[in-house]
Amino acid sequence: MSTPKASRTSGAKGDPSAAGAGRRPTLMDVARRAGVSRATASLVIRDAPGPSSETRERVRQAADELGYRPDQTAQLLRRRNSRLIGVMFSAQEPFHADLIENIYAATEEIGYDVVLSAVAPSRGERRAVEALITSRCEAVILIGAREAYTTDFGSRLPVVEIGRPPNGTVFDAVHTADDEGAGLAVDHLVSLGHRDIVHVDGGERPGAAERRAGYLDAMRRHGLHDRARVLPGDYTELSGSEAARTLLDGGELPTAVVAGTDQCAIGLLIELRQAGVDVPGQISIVGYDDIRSARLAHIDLTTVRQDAQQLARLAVQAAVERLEGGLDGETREFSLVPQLVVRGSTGPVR
Amino acid sequence: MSTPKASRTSGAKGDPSAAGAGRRPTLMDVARRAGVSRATASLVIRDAPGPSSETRERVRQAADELGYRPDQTAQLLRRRNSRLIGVMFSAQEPFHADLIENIYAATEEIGYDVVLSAVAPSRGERRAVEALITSRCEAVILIGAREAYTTDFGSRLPVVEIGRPPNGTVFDAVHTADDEGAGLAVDHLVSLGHRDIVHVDGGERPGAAERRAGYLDAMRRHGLHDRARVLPGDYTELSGSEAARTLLDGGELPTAVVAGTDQCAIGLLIELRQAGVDVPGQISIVGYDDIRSARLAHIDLTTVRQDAQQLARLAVQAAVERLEGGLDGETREFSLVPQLVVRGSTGPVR
DNA sequence: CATGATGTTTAGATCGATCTAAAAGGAGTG
DNA sequence: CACTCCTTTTAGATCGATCTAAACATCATG
Repeated sequence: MSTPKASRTSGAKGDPSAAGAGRRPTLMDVARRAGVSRATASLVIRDAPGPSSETRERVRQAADELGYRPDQTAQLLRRRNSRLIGVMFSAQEPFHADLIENIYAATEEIGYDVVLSAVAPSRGERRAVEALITSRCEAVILIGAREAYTTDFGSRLPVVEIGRPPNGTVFDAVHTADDEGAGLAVDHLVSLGHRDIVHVDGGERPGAAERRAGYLDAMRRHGLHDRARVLPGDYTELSGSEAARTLLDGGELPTAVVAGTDQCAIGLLIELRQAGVDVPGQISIVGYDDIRSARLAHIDLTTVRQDAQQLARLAVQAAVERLEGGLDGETREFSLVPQLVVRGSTGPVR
Repeated sequence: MSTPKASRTSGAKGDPSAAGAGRRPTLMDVARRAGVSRATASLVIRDAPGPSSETRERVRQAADELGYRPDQTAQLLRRRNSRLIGVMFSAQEPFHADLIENIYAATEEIGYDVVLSAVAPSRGERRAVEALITSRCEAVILIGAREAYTTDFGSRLPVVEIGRPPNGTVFDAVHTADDEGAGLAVDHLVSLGHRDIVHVDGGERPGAAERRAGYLDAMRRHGLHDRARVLPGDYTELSGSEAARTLLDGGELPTAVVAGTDQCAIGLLIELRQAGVDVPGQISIVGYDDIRSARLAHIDLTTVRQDAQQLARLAVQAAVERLEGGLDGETREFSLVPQLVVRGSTGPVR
């Protein structure tokens, strides 16, 4: 039933060193304490030129003593630019987490701040994006967007999408050349002697169409067109394990699988091993993304690496350039070259 | 090398329907267009009593025509309360994602908004919390905090921790009775006939000490004190697979393992299966948390469920009550009762 | 007709910062 | 000493909303 049992523990008093009536200290308080004007205090706080080093010292000390923190809301309201970049992402996606970490790093370098807005079952993309707009973001980065966005807000502020090529939208796009990536996976497998290579795709997910096309192209290129086979999926671990069962039930196993994502590959891997299939002895598996857990020793997945750092950096850079150069430029597309990372889940065909 | 190849695509023009000089419309613009004062327009926009229905209509129409959206920053600055709740979390933790989804749902019901701030390798807890404070959150929820926080900001705004019992802090805490949870896991295994039960712990992580103590207590309770064995870990999948190798190298395997988290359990599971060990045939494994992927068919992990929805709901509720009731109350602790979920990773001892 | 009650509207202060333009202080120069 | 020049400091406007308190209009009541 999980009913909460509340128990009371040590009472807390806690009184800020400053005798102030619990009110959060403002710049005015700092200025008063340092014996200067609000304007001077402001200059010191944001390291602007003007104040003498002696004054600087006094103001800094006053700020420290009061535990002063600038009120971002007030700053935002007054400043010409908010220096905020909004990021929409999915809470459950490990690759999004990798990207977010790198976005934090990239924005920090250039003095921008990040506002996160998660997409969840109960919170659609539109909701998530609305929240970003109302919080004064100057630009928005959409990670793994699935819905189609039109100019209704794109014309007002720069939007950069990570993860899918521009599909009729008017925004900048940063993504990996997924067709090429899937091709790399197939090439690798063919070079190991594989000919029965199946692809588990991502349906409508961002980048899935390109990966599928890349797979089919590569199969054709190697004269294996008639052996190409695409199983439906949706990038998740669950869809990987389902694909595995489809394969197991289907009589003869292929000798290799190119999965739509690492998660899907992991689902495949675990399900197959559990059924007693030797990976990579009987079947080789290639993932896509190179998420953190793909690198773990017990998974040790051969995969197509998307460079999260570059993707993040370029997305941030594109957004900022657009902010500084105005919105009039043409939409741009950055397509990164994927890289094959060979680990232990692939091997020569028997 | 992953060098970006930029290619230009269709240019974008985009002009807001309103002919305004690109400036975002303000309440003043709406008021002017409707022929009323700013104050009246404000009342209409936020559905406050006062304006006649005729005026309401006129203002609403003007707002629509201009595409007016209230500026949250300005609202925040002026309003007495921001109705913002800050949430610190770790990007890479799946259970945190579950909590966040539920926090969104819980805050929405009561008209609060959420500000997220992620902890990452390059972004420590302090940084993450700083960001929340400066963005005017009225209260802060810390998910899985590891550092110790003192009164320096706790006395200024309500803080609720999810995931660990109050350890000398003065904040409210919402968590699962982890000692009891670990006990449930041991009880379950003992009832299946197991006696050699190992625990892979979480070191200093939130809740780890309690889970360890609960394990040891339960072992004692069952007269298995001398068989108790704790392997070091850190809640991650990696630490699970390392523990597995320690066990494999150590000669005779125990018949069951209680892992510190589901991720750790999954690491154990995969590593052991890969080494040809039958789970649950030769060894049973119990996880902790009941994250999404624990439920997947190919993992099918027996685990101790933490009720993410309840945790989230109580944390939000505690924060809001504190906001409304002032800060003078005693600190509270909500301890939820954990629940054992039996799935396929445990079975009778051979 | 004054008075009060009620309903609607508004001017002006305010939130906490930044920005602009001007004032104040001091040093150097003829 | 008057003048400019440079550095340092500051008053006051401003961002875009909300809030307070008062003004205004309308109508019923004694």
